[in-house]
Amino acid sequence: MKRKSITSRDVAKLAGVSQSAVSRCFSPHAKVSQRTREKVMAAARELGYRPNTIARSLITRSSRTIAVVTYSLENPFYSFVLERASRFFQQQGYHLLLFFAPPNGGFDAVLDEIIQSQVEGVLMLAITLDGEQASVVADFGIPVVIINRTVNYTGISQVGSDNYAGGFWAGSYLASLGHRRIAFLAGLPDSSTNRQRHDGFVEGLKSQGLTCHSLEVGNYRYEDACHATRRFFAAPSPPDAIFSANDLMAIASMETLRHELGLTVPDDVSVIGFDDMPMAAWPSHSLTTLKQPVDLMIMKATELLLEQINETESTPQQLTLPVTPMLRNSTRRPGRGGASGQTSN
Amino acid sequence: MKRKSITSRDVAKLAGVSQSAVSRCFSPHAKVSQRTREKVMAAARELGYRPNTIARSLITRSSRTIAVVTYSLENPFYSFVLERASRFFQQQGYHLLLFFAPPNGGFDAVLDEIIQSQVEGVLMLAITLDGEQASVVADFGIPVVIINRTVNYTGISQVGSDNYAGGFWAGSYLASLGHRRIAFLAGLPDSSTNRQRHDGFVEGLKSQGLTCHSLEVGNYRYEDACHATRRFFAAPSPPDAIFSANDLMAIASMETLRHELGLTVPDDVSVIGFDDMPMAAWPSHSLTTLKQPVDLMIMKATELLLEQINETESTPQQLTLPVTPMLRNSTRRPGRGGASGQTSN
DNA sequence: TTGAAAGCGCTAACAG
DNA sequence: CTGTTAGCGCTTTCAA
Repeated sequence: MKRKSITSRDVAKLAGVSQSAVSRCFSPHAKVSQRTREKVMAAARELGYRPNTIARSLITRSSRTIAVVTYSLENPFYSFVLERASRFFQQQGYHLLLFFAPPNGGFDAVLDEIIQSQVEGVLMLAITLDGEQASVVADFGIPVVIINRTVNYTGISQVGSDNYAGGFWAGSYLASLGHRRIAFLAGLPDSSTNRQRHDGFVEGLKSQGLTCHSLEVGNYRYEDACHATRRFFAAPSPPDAIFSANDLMAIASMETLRHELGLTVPDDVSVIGFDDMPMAAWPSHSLTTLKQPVDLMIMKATELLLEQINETESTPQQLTLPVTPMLRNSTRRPGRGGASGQTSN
Repeated sequence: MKRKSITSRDVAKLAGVSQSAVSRCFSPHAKVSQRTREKVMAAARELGYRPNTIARSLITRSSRTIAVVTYSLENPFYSFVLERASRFFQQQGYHLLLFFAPPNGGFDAVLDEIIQSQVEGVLMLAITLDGEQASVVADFGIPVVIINRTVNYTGISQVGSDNYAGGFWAGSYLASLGHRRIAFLAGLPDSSTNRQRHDGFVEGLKSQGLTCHSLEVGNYRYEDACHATRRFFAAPSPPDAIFSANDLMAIASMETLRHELGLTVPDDVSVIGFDDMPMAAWPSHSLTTLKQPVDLMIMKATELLLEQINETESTPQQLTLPVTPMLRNSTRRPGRGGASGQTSN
């Protein structure tokens, strides 16, 4: 099934013009006479000619390709971001190379592939990289924008939301509701998002004279969060409120609480998530959460990347966008105060 | 931010060898002496040299790239398939070019981009194309595999599941449960999956002496399915069971039924979905559905594509894989029979 | 084993 | 406006 590869030369021969005339006909800013263009187009159609993008890229030194790297699509928040950002770039005439970060290490190899593939920019979704990895790409002169993760390296643009403030709100709000045994359901322990949300949370609790009651790790994943929840409630003193580092885990937690542990949300346990993915608003879940301004994040990230690609010496930026508490029904109504009833499993 | 582009020639100069020697050092099956290899590698490291994939592709005429085309990632079923298939190809050393089908037409342009981008194969997720579109790609000699959609063209490999049988089961099973007003919540009306599931469903009902009570279109989308559900129950004689053409719509329907229309599932209305995406098993939904053998589908599709890429004259295949009913709690228990209680909105 | 030379298919000066 | 000419960075014969 090897295609015979019709080249511009073949078309030129058939049309009775030079090869460069053919090339011009397929370039946007061409200056070709009507007559030649017609002859060329006719010949091209007859032969089924398509310009070879690879050859074009080689000479123009522009691949019009952007790499998108992502950690996983299990979380619908990220498939949403991926789709939106991809459609945007596609509309701008870019191709998208998709890379998944390998589950256990080997990310350096992916970084290498990206560099070799001559992409003009890299969009990273929730990718944690260390300073060295970051500098490898940046030193190569490829613009990089990271969405929803922070790296300690100013050479790379970063778009995120105010995880600390969100965590702070969650902690203080749960305390203000009268909860006293407030737990943290952690995401990937090494991720900046997890750290920042956790730190804010702890400070928020502290502002109300509380400390973090307990912590379990859910790695931002559904199944892991179910297990973490079971662990919380197998303990002698289970929490009466949970702040989860993302929505997916928060929902996992509620599912486990309600349908496996026989507890009621929010009467027995209040739950707060983070992201506000579409599903969080579904009535079954009705999850109180911190809304990340996803549209704005995508807009800023794509804008930033395009800017760095097009403008020489545009400086990388670190953006922290505000989050918004979305009060729904996974948390108690305010004003009732007091201690919560306890139900053991 | 233009990278200065270190070429193999630069490395050669520094290492004091010929340019082709450098090339050989970066080719898998090279025959290079230990001494030259060391010199070259040292020079390469010093300069930060990376072979240019584009130039390599041009000369080897193999891009080691596969295009993945998808309609939307709103449905987690497809983000799951995308992730799994992508990881597989990535592991096999392929790059993935991601394309989204534009919402309203303009798919021909995307097809054109794909052809021009010199990919070695195309994986289409739930993409509906007509015979002409199909033949354009196939005539170009690019292997194509379509997952979860059927096109009337044998030149293209197609991997799907037995939509008709699934529909048939849903129709006859709901009837056997005693339901008499059984409706169809349709996906994209023009899609083969929707047609096949619908046809099977109608036959399944017929086998029990019933006809389709009513039909609304949800376009495989959450919001549309919510509206469709409202329309079902605004009618003078609402259904007492719904077969939804996919899980996402089935869940949308249940959300609307339970939390907006005040109805109970399965007591007032039974609901059956299609796909068995992970979320369908979450206890809140506990959706009875038809499981598509997603792992097998991915395996077969990737296998088929690789085979067609590597083996000249491997013939395209059309695979129909079996679906499995997953009985959960969105349908009544069997054996109760009888008419259902009716609740108006 | 290594280097020289010939392109892959295309764009981009440069003359005409 | 058109054709000629020179490469883009690499792989791959072919001699040495």
